[in-house]
Amino acid sequence: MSTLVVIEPEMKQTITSAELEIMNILWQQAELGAAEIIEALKDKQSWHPRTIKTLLSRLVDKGCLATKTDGRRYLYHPLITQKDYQKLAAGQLVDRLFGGKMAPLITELVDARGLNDEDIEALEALLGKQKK
Amino acid sequence: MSTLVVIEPEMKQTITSAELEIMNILWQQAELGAAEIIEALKDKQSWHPRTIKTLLSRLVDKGCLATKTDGRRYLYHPLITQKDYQKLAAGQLVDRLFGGKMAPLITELVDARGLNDEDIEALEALLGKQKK
DNA sequence: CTATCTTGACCACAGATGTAGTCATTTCTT
DNA sequence: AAGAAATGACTACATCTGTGGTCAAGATAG
Repeated sequence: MSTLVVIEPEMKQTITSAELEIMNILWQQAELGAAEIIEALKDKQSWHPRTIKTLLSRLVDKGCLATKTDGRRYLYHPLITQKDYQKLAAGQLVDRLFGGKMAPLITELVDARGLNDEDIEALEALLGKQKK
Repeated sequence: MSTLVVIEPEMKQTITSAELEIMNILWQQAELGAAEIIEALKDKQSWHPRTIKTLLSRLVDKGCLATKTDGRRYLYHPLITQKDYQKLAAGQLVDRLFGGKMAPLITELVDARGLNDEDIEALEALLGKQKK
């Protein structure tokens, strides 16, 4: 007799704002080595390469990234999709700052930044689908 | 000759998630003493009263709250409006997680939580105003 | 008036986060 | 082959955050 234990790839810890920069790179293109990630961040951030290595390790520890061996280096890829994390973070914002209501969020955001054509189209599409 | 220096009441530091609970109380009703804030958080959080005192002090240090003396206690009130902080936080979310675009945020949020009647009304109002 | 309670001031401490340094191993260059 | 360069593993350390303790001074109850 044996028991099958399914280990869920779960995301307990939060992604910090520095770590998020790295996730953004890997969400755009997965399967990158550390050197490539360092290169990709060269313009955006003035981080020491070691700093980026540390952040990569922490993301792996946290279960946000996984590695695949490629010769004597690692290739990193996300274990969480960008959409899932976006949903989670947006939901937390709504709950903690807007009392769980979306309308005020959208209103404040539009107030602060306005709507461009793309936004208007997306909103109309949403409303249309909902109304159907 | 003298120079007039205007000190801007500025908000540099971030409000942490624990601190935010307190800000939410004071945004709802300002001019509360520590004891009242502790009472107001009784149900929501299981924080030790000292913990709340510490958070209050930190918020004052950070320039998010100010105090007014009332006998031998303080009355606290926000130095940042809820709307301003909502705009700031929502803007940061959009920039850091959604590449600065609002449409995906709204789309993901609706995907995760749906729209209720109030949301639909608010969105239609926004679109109407925009189109005008 | 004295013991207690309340309130703000200051201190403590572990874990998270930003930001890197050191080491050992492997690989490349000359 | 021997030194240099790259790479992952482990270590370091100041600050921030969550969580709460200690203390002194004034208010309050007997």
